[in-house]
Amino acid sequence: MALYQHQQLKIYNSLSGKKELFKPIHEGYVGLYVCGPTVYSNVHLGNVRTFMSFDVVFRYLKHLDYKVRYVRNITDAGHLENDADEGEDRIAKKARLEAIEPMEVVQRYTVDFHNILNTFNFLPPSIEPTATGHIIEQIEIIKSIMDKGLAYEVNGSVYFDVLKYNETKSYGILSKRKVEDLIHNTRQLDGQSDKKNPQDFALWKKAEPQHIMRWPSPWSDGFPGWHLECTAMSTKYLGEHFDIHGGGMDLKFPHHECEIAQAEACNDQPPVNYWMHANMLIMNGKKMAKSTGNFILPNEIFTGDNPHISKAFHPSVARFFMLQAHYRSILDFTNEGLLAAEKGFARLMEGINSLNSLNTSKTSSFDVNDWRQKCYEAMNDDFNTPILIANLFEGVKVINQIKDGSATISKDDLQIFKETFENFTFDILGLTNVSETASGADQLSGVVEILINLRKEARLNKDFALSDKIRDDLANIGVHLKDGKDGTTFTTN
RNA sequence: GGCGUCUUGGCCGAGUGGCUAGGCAAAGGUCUGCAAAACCUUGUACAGCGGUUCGAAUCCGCUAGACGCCUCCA
Repeated sequence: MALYQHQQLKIYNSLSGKKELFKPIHEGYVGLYVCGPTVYSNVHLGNVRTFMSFDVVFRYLKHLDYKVRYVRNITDAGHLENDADEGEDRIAKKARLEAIEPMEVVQRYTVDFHNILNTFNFLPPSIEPTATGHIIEQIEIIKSIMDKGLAYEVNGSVYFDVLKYNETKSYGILSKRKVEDLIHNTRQLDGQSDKKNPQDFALWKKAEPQHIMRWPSPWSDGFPGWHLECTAMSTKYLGEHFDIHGGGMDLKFPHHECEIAQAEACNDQPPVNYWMHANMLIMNGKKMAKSTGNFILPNEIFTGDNPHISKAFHPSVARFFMLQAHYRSILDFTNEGLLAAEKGFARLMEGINSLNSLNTSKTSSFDVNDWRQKCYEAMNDDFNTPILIANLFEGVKVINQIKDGSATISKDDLQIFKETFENFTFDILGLTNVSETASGADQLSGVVEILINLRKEARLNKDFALSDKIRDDLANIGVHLKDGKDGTTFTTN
């Protein structure tokens, strides 16, 4: 029997504003779409947090034995510089500034994006389609929306008619906005526009002569509007109606709202059952922004080369730090937070590493199955990773108690204990065991064992000057000895 | 200006109408040759002011503040 049949997963649905029991459209299969990055600069750390949240969603669904198709696009074309008529493609603009080909920019930052995500131990999505690879599909969707009378062409550009759409459907169901309010609150932009109404959004934009990225279409040589690609790619790979659509909170409006409108206009049904939105990452209490200097590149976390942090941090520490907060909460990225997470993470790893050397007893003094179910319940409750981590620490406490002799575990229970730790820590949270993966670990431990034995002899001879020198000199190079009941172990940092 | 989310102990960060989150830091104890580690113990926390309730930090209202969206944005 598949695991999902035993676990009741609840997901907070932005559409209803409630936690709902998750039921996939086709039993055993899940279609998951997440809006990917625009590859015109280095991936933003906040972006990383969003994708990390969905990486964990992906991992947990897989762990529950669902067959998951996870689609995360690469936006390599089509996002307008602004909504006014000079509508210039961001990627084209960047290319002109750097005097290189647009696809060169795309390539460079796509590679950067993948490198960063790999470093953070992300699972690759099942499909990672590009916007430029789906121009034909996007044109087909525009045609279909025009056939329904919900889009109009002006001067080679095509716009979605929000007011017309709103006559029979409701625009704003996701972001809880009313079209009337939108009309009242729209700012009047200068030089506006071919649009009938300011709320209308572009499905196709005619390219200006200097615009490099362009494709032929029935209306003009141009490029697709910035909401369309996700509709095209999600429909193509997951169908007209699929299970989960995710993205950052800031995409809720207008991007996801427009996606819903386009898809409904085109296919006459709501495209998505569960909408999930990950909350923002701020830094030192403020929005991260390059312009104010309140900013850090993901890579700088690993190198420590940024004024906002005091040292370099391992990717898993940063990952652990982020997963200690729930994905729907705003998270404040601070040096102090990272420092605290680093210590906590080390404690967790030390606990897990000592699982292998635990002595077993006839009986167990704690209920390992109950503990395991608590771990599942945390994840079942809208992917509550902070609660899961709290449970893992409860497990670490038990490990240490067993080491101390104040708790016991049976052989069978130890097996479950180990397996559960492995599952949740590495498979689901996607953390990596830092000390285990250190290169030359075997050789190092051999050398340290020798020193531990020398120190033991010195201590037996009451030569504490020597024993302390061994301990302190090792500590100076980052090897910390720990005297326990059953001898001395060590950790490295 | 409009819409929305949020405000928890020294710090980070969960959660709930009445019962211990967890991590980091701090204090005492056990252990140790001394430490470190580990274990045990220790925190009158829920922005302010009203209201609902037998009971609210948890529900409602107001005030203040933060953050987000309304314009490319994860």
